[in-house]
Amino acid sequence: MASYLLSKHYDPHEVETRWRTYWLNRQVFAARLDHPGPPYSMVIPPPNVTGSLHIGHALNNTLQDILIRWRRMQGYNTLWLPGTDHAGIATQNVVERQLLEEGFSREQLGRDAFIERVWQWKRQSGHTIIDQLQRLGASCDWSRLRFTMDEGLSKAVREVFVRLYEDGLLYRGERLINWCPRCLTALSDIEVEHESVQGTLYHIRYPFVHDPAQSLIVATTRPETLLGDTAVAVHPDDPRYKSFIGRMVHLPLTNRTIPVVGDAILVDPTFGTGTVKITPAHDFQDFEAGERHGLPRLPLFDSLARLDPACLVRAQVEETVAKRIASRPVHEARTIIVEELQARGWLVTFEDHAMAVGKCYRCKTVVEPYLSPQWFVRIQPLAVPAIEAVEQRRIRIIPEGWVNNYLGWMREIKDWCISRQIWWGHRIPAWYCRSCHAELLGPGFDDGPFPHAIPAHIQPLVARTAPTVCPACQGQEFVQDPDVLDTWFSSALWPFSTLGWPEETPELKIYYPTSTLVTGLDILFFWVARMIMMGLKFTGQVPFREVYIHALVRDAEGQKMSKSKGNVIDPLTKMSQYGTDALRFTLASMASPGRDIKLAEERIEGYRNFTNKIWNAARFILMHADGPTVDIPVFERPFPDRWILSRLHGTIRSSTQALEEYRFDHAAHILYHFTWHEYCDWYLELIKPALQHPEREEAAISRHTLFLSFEVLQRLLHPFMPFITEEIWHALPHHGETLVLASYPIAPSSWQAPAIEQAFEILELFVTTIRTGRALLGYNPAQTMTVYGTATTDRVRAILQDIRGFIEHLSRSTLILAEHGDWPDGRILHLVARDMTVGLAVEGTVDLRKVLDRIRKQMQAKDKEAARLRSRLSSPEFTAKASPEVVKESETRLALLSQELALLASSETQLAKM
RNA sequence: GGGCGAUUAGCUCAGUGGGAGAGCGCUUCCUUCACACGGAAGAGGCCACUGGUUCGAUACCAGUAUCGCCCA
Repeated sequence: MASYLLSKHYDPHEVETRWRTYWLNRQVFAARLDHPGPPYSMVIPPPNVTGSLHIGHALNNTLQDILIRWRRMQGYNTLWLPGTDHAGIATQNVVERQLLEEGFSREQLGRDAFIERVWQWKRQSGHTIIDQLQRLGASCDWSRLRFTMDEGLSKAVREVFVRLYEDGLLYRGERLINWCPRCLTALSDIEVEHESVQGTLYHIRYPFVHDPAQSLIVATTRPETLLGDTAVAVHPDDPRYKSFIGRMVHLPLTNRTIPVVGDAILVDPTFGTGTVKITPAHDFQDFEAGERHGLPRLPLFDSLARLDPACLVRAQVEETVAKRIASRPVHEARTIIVEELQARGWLVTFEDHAMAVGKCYRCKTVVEPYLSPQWFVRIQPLAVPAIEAVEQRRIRIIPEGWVNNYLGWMREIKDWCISRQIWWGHRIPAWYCRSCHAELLGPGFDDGPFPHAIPAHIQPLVARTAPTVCPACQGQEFVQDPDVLDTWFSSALWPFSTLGWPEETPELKIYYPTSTLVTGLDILFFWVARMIMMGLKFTGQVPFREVYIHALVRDAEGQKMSKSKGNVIDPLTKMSQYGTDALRFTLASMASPGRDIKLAEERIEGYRNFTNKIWNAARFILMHADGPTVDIPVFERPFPDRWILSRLHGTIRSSTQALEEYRFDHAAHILYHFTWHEYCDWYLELIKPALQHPEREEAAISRHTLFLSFEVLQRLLHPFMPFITEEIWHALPHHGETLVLASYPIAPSSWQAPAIEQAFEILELFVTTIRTGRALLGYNPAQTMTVYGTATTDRVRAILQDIRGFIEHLSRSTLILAEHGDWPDGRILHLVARDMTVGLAVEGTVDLRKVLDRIRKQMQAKDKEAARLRSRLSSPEFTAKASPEVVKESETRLALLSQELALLASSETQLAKM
């Protein structure tokens, strides 16, 4: 026990390491299938295997840990399943960069060797974030750690892919997709981030074939794609242009002519010139317009978003132009095209124009709409049940504000492009027969330039394992689809694939559907929505019953944290500086729903001070640990004990209630306030006199309450601050091996004592008034002084009499309770608190102006309020229409105010005489 | 352009149809035997603006302004 008395300051490092090791070695977080309690389960949002803990992870996992520790202590059969995500593009990028430093490309290494390199990397570095989560105190069942590319999970991926295909929910086709020319892969719509930039709107003349003197002026922000135009569109009702529909125009800088079409969807007659070009191979809206009008698609770019010479030939671009732009990147080609247009007089004018560009969410490269064969999930049939599940509240989204966001997106969801032209990931379980397509997939295919795109028309064989015989031609040689699946495809299965699906495991039976999913808003569509769709489709059940969506953590100025801005708050650094518990408590206390967290370092420091306060309360208690304890019924205990137990009762109830409502912020504030401002500021002070005399029975009783209440408090605080509470708990009388498995406090109703709480309020007010008087008179706080006191009611007078000893102790005074008339004559300062009056002897030279100022200010404020109440009460409308309770309350308050005012007035007169 | 949210003390944020709150910061006093990472006492706010509903609005409704987020 002596070690607890050593340090005035809590030192988190040693404590955290010791308990983390203890918990992990004894596997106290492990789920037990035979646990008798009702199940409560969560799956972790798997962080990227390449990742390291950032403040968002810290928040996310702190909140999950609070929930699971709380439920575990409540006796639930808990499982919090951890794991990581293979993060296809991100991980491939990391390893590729390493390779480049060694001087080779992944193509040089070859696919299999490259994948082996990634696995090697994963074995070496993939545990970083897991270690960091453990440092945070995350109480996951680490024996069940999963990785999206584990064999079991990969099997689930193949199973889902095949079943979706068999159900007609997968298709492969040549479509326009978002292409990242740096990652060299397709992206799904939501992997593109839109950014507003200042662009230019060019007005370009397209002369008519039938009369080159006449022309249409087309407005576009992307003049370089003009070479791929296959039509020009006007609004069919636009009187300026509708007569031209069906005519042909000459396409500038090419030897092609293209038709004018009428399209009410594509064309907004009020925008630009009311005439737009249609480039089906380079714009999503144009692609659809092309479908509507049966237009050909003329792609211009290669996979690196450079002008492809072969395409330029196909598009019949004039040779001089083609030469200048061949193999140039898009932005260079744009300048050249504008020059050429200008030189030939086709450019009419140009103007500034705000436009949006799409960027790759991984590498921020500008993405290009790109025509290529890809796999898609036909999403509508999956979205409908996922919409219903939320509408019918089978899945609750908290805060509810996000429900509409979810529903809105789901109702307009588009088919999901799931193929990626990278190597690291789940290879698509589709094969193509070499002998059926000998000319395309012959031996030369494998050595062709990357990416090896298999033409869209070739029929795939989709199967759980590689086929052996082609059903069409009996051929036995196959090419596996070179693409891998979007990482989110496997993440979408996470809640059930991690529990063993497609096997019918006991884990799946017990822990699925999971109880709560805790995640950030940024992956609502990426992940949450897709889990709901896949969960419903493949298990017939929702994957989780509640989704708690937490905020984004920003810096103190409200800026998004980013490495380039240099405003990143590193949780690991903060944990070292202030302690893990302090960081956790900070994050929890700031987690107000639907609101971003602006995190300032001072807040963490403030909660570090809180951990220190708890630490010192423990030191104090342990200093008084020696001596017997006596357990007597609560209602027989001394006033401070009854009061703190009653307050503890309220605190248990309100903080538990807050957790049930996911109000982590409320729960944290309730516990903070109780611990610091009730337990430490008042309770510990109140019992000090009793503890000064350890031999008395009073001390033994209070010692019992002291240990009891502080032990309960550790259990209450444990989900928020697991380390310090475990440490202190072990030093207190307790039952059990670890606080992790102790029971969460339930408030016994016998602790409730409303009358005692009212008496305490009187005590607090009375003591505070004396202290205020001391400060006003400038008395030394250490000096004991004589104080007079009385109240206007018998009830309060009786209470003051009962708690007199406590008042004297807390105010360092000798209290004489007597009627005003019995107070000594002369220099007595009267201070008023509600219906009580405190009298302090004025000694020595005291500046009474300060005191008078204060009293007059008080009178002014109370006068103002009394006037307000009087005018309210004199209004017949108020007394007639307001509820009787409100009227009564106003009357009572006015009466009290009048009383106070009278006391203040007499105090003022009396003071003025001095 | 569409949708959502915010606007309350110097800062960060709770909050409620009827007496304006917390934490941090600030001021003054205090190193008394748990804690100066502390204690005590204070100062500080037309609850963004304009209307409406109501006996009564910081709160409910509408509009305006500013800021932020998501989607197009």
